[in-house]
Amino acid sequence: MDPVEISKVLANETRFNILQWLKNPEEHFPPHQDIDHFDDGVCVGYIQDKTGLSQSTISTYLSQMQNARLVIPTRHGKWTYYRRNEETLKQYKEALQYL
Amino acid sequence: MDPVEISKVLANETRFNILQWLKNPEEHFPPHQDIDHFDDGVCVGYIQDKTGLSQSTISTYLSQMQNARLVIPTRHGKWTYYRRNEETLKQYKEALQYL
DNA sequence: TCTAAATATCGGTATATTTAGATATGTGAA
DNA sequence: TTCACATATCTAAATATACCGATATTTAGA
Repeated sequence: MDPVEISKVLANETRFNILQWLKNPEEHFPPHQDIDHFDDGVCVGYIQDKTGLSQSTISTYLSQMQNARLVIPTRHGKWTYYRRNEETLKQYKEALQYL
Repeated sequence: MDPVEISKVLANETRFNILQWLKNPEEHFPPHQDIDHFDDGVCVGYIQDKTGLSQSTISTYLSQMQNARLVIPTRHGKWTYYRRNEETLKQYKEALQYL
């Protein structure tokens, strides 16, 4: 966990928002069609709709967040669901306490 | 205090380090010539020496950090001393707890 | 008031980031 | 196996950031 790398991800309003939305998906996204829970997070399309940015941009953002280990992807058929990686977030918050 | 703005400052290794060095100046910098304490922080020249970057770059970084209210400048004669703004840092850490 | 030291600002180049459209890849269903 | 849909990746343009050297500003002292 490199705090500077994590900070780069958080240094963008959209990515920052995505992380917050994923904290309480049921408050920010409609229910999925094929599954009735958010245990694996939210599909890319819903995140894209909420941001208003292009599909490729959101997919790129989610890849960056995955590289920084801030989110975890899970495939369900045609869809990829992204959820938060609470372990990394915990480490980051912990590290920043000493800043 | 805008957490995305703060994150942009922290998204650079040098700026991140400067903030940490300023937490314990006596451990990271030599004593100043004209004053015998670090109550107002550290002069620009010492910070520049420690980073190895150019004078203009460091001055610009410190301005950015000041704009984000992460540091507070104080003039002492020819020198400008920079110290941390603990209030902003506290607010940022607090906000991140809810991330 | 002239000079020199410390810092700030300006202008420029190289690199990185943001963002989109086009295209590729993976997957379920017909 | 082919089609349509969801997502990922590639390419590229616009903008932002990382730096530097040169110059401007501020200030103490001669």
